[in-house]
Amino acid sequence: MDDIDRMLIDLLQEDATQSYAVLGRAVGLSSGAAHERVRKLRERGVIRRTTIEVDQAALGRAVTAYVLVEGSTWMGDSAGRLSAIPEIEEAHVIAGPASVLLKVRTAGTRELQDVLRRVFEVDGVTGTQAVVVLETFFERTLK
Amino acid sequence: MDDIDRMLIDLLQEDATQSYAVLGRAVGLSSGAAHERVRKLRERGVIRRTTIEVDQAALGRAVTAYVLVEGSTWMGDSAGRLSAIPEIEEAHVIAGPASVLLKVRTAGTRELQDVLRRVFEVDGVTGTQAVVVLETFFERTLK
DNA sequence: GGTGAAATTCTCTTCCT
DNA sequence: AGGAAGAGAATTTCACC
Repeated sequence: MDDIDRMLIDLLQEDATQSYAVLGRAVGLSSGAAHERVRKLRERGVIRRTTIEVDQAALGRAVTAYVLVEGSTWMGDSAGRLSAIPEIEEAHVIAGPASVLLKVRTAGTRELQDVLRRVFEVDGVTGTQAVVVLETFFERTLK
Repeated sequence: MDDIDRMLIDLLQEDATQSYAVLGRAVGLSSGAAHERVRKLRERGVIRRTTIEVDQAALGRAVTAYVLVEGSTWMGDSAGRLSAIPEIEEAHVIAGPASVLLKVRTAGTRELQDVLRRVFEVDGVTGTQAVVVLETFFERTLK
């Protein structure tokens, strides 16, 4: 992991459709060497996958909300139950007033309510607190 | 936006390195037709960009935290000030006890403290409450 | 590790249906 | 809108440094 690897990662986060020739030129390497670097970054898991960023609103998911979930027991085994709810984009165990923090995307507030109901059915959940997003300033990739 | 467009989006979210020939086969179209569909999805902004998913821990960002920011005034103009802090990955205006919710990634808790200090220097900020992530169950793309 | 070039495969335009 | 085909460009491999 040297500076060239970091530059390649930055460039690919910006635009992963660039050719290896262009990437190589940007970091001062040949096409083949840039390709080999990126291949190794993938192999080592630093680059997890190549994907597309989608406009969620355009796909009918207009509401974003964060849900603080309180549990009566250690919820370390709830990952499977939570991942079965397709509207949950992220789930984290947190240090703080609640046990788990979820990021949820739904079509509307009616559907959000339905997700909360399903979260409540997960073992150990004693309460939820939803925080609805009014406006997103930015969601970006870190440099 | 029909079912084929949705299938193409799902396939590309899984793996955006697939050739148009493979994508076309998966949805029952020719390579050229699949290409044209994806081109239009990009043009219309449904597909924002093609990017890579990076293992943040491998890049030295071991700590993830959510920060609830309370403000004394309407913080609708704070986007620029917040985006100048590179450790902030997301910033949302929320309905609820605080005004703004941030997602932050830092190397350690020391650096997190430093980010909180810089957030405090943004006009109108009267308080912050950090929620540190202990374990991430999942961060995924929605189907 | 990196280079340069060859071989293969894919992209993307054009024309036709 | 989709299909077929060809020109041009990219990926990927390999011998050599």
